[in-house]
Amino acid sequence: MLQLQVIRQNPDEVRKKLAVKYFQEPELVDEIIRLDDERKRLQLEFDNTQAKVNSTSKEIGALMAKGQKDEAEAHKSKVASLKDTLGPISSQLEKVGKLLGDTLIRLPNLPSDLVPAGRTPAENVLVREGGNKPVLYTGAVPHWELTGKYDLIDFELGNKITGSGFPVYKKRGARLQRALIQYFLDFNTAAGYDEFQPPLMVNEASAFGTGQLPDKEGQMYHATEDNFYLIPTSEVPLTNIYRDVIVKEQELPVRMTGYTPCFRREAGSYGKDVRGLNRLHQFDKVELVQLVHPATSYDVLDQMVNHVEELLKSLELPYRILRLCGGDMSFTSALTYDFEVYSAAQERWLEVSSVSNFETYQSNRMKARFKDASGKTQLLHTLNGSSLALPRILACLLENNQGPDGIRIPAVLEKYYGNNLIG
RNA sequence: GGAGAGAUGGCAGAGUGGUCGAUUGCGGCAGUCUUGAAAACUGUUGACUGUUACAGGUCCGGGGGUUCGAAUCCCUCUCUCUCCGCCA
Repeated sequence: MLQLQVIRQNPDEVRKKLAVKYFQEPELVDEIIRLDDERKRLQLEFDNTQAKVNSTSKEIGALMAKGQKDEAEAHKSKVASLKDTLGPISSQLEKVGKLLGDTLIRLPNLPSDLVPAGRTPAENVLVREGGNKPVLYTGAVPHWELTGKYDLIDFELGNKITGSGFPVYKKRGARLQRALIQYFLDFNTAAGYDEFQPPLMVNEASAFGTGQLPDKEGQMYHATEDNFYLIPTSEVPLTNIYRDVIVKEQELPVRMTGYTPCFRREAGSYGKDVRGLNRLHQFDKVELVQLVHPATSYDVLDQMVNHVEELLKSLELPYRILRLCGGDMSFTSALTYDFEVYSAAQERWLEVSSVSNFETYQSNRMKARFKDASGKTQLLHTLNGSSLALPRILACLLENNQGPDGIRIPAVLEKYYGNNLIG
């Protein structure tokens, strides 16, 4: 959530930036300031009264010790009347405080100055393109046919066991998945990220910390008996490692990577978007998370983009990098780069990674902080990105590398997969 | 799942109704000494809120209650540990 201080200091600037994201309720900014004024007024009144209660109560103790019982009794009734006024103030204070908090979390993160104007994906800005789109041989087919032809993935079997969007990876398909995961993790740890295996279910506080709750309940699977949520991305448990933590400045940057399955309900999806591996309810992803000093976060974002780009290059896939426009960005992000790879058989771009800087939006919710050189406690900046999401990478690898004799495995994967061809 | 014990500042660990936001030790930071370091000694060291600054207020796992006054008493929830049971 946004910092109250920032909103108070420059409400016009905040409204202007919210407009870049096409935020529909700019009047909330004034509402928040009004509520905060009200809160401050009540707090002051409460504090002053409470101070009197405290000092009078102390005097009672002293009077009792001296045996001045009558005066002590007089003080007692004074405290009692003060407390009568305290009750309504504190319940009002609580009400206003809660309303303020609830209103504050309805504001999305402010877009950075680098975010291009625009409302729809068509207005995202192409940063650069790399790799070569292959020319497929005449017998080429989409991945959902290749996975059957080479017995790599069984979608029907997944339907039977669970439901649509839960494929069963088989034999060489399962092995290729494992090879990709291990390659990605090795690539990340070699670049200085520490590997983690976090829980796949999180509690409410964690889901709130990274911004999945409230409002996005519908996107997560919910184990109601224990009130746990299946993670939609390992960003959630990894980032929440630092919830309510104050790190030392010299421990920065915190760099984490982890492989987990991800679970998404994807309510409302249909058509060609969900065909084959294009959109699943359970999929595998290797994630990068960083917590950094605020002064460095945009440099770090560039580093992460370069890192993911190198990974895609090594897989020899045609890719492009987009800077998302205001209207296409997520609620919590300040700046996002999307990576797409080109699926030659489907003749379309598929998103395989999203790299974002959240600035203090998540850390303010989570209270993820550091102590700076002067001993002051400050909020960290959080960033994350996929490196990479497996299904669409797999889809493109299969489609783009298919030939009459089988599917070629990229050189970097050979030592993990153990072969250079699925024939 | 059953029985018992517990939850206090970065860590360890005192504190069973009033001057306790909290003794002490370790750790951290600063200084003295030293060519430098270690040791020793001295000082300092929680978070949030609030103020120009001070003051003030809140926080001893969460929530509620008793009391003029709660870290301390009561209720409740959550979590942890020990023993038993079950189990990959």
